[in-house]
Parts: sequence; structure tokens; C-alpha cells
Amino acid sequence: MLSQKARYALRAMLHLAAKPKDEPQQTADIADAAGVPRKFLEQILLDLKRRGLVYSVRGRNGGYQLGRDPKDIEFAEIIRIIDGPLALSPCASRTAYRRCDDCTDEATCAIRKALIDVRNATAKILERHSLSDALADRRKMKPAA
Amino acid sequence: MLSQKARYALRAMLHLAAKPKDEPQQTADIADAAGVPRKFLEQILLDLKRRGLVYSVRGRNGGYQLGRDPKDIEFAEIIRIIDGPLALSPCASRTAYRRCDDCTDEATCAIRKALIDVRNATAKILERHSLSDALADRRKMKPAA
DNA sequence: TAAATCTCTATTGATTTGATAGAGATTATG
DNA sequence: CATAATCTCTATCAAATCAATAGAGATTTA
Repeated sequence: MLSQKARYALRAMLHLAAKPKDEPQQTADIADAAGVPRKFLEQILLDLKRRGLVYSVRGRNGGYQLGRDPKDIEFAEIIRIIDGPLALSPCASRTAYRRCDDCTDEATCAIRKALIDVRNATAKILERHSLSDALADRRKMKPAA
Repeated sequence: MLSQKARYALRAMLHLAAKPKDEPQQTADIADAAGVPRKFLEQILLDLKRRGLVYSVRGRNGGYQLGRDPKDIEFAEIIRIIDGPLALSPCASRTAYRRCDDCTDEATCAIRKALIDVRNATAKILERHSLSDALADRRKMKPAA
């Protein structure tokens, strides 16, 4: 399961993706639109900012914009920043590989093998799914009435 | 990420799968072989027993056996029992669907759509991966020397 | 009857999660 | 320049979850 925080992050990013690129959106507005507690959202946006996914403008009329084109921001990246690796076990992670403390023989671990398959399938989907894909999906699902 | 408990459960089940079907294995032995704290393992096995994955024999010389043929016990089932649904969000789960509390429009939720794709891919792998598959993998990886 | 085992429930300490708070730093504007 | 509006940073907190331990009970064999 994703954390609530990661779901908030995805919603906030999707909101930003739907806005004109260079009109900073304020945390209060994003929080309202995405249904996220404002102070909690601020922490989330700071994390995303530190990794370059959003760009911030300080001071009056400041706010947040996407740091890159929506087509270059993948679900996978957002989730990894907030929740950590996609894999079901550290030993099956590519971005944050770590040997299991209590693993006796990784080479023959049949559990690990299955978990790597899952991690690859998950990454394949989430690394190919960008914010612009999501916007397109949304338009498709709810045709302009 | 799977919980430690789920990893323990997979290891314990794999250990049982490698043993003759009708020789009850004792928790102390399984715990030792699978590297799981004994009392913690007992809880895990009880959960698995309640769902029919293992069968127990009480009293002296008692112990645990698989409740079904290893080929009919899937990783997915073990993980679901211990950790709950495979999906990344309740709204993307098939076995434990629940609407997101704060979801405004599920029909057009582009996040949900991606998460459903992930859940389907994950389930496809883990529902087709049985304990006997895992034993076969292990033999393949470590040919009888 | 005693020993070996599974069964059940409670408890505990550590960590994580989700959220709130408030004091800075920065900028636009009147 | 003063002020209001904003992002920035760190601390704190309560509740939930996780990982593990404990121990009394029930069951079976020898």
C-alpha cells in the first residue's frame, strides 16, 4: 500500500500538471483542490522540490510549479521520493538494493526471484506512466461534456 | 514493502513445502530452519492455519504440515493473509476493495487507473507463483552438486 | 501422570504515520 | 520602508502499526 502521504503527493502533482506551467500555485489552493491538509502538503512539496520535481517561488505571489514538463515526471519517481522503493523487499529493489539481514543464500532465494519479477513489472508500469499520461487518461474517461 | 512477518511466512511455508507432506514439522524446528523467532512464528502459523494453508497436529509429536499440495499454494495467498491486499491503494484492490475516503471522482481518477494496472500485474505474477514453482526455481538455481 | 506440543490472548517497546505548530526567510506591493 | 503573503525549516505529538515476547491453557502421546 502507498502511504496517505504518497497519495497526497500524486494528487497535488496532478493538480499542478493541469495548471499553466508558469503560474505558481499556492499551497493553500493546492491543498484545497487536492484535499490535503495544508501544513502537511507543505512538507510534501518541500520533499518534491529537493528532488527537482517542483520549483518554488518565494514571497508574495509565490507558489509551486512543476519543475519539468509533465511528460517527464513519472508516477514512479513521485512514489519513490515519498514512500521509498517500489520493490516488496530491499533485496528486490534496483534503486535501493540492500541485502536482507537474515538471508542465508541470496543466489538461490526463490522468494527473492518472485519479488524481483514483481518489482520489474511494477516499475515498468509506473516508470512509463507520466503526469501527462494521467491527464490524457482523465480526459479520455471524462470526455468534455 | 512486505512486512518482516510476511517474509517469515513465505520462508516458513517454503520450508514446509520442501518436507514430506505428512510428517508434522514442529514450530521450534521450522523457526530454526527459517530463521524466525519461535513465538512469532507460532502466531504466523496460526493465521495461516485459520485460512487453511497449513494443517496442525496437536499434542506430543504434533506440528504443522501444508494444508494443500504445494502447487496449489500461491505466494499471493500467503502475502494477503499476512499483509493484506496486494494493491497499492484500497480502491485498486480486487480482494479488498474499498473506496478512498477522500476520493472525489473515482471514475475519472487517473491515479487509480495506474494503480489498478500495477495491482493486476502484481497479482498475475504472485497468483501464478506457487510454492512448488519456488522449489523448482531453487533447484534450478542450485543444481544438485 | 508427565512431557511435548499447538492455541490463544495480552503486553511491550520501537518505529512509522499523519498531522499540527510556529518561528524564520523572502518577496511584492502600497 | 512597512506589511502582508508566501515559502522554509524543525520540532512536536498522538495514534497506529510492527516485531517480538510472555505465559497460561488445551491436547495428545508415551
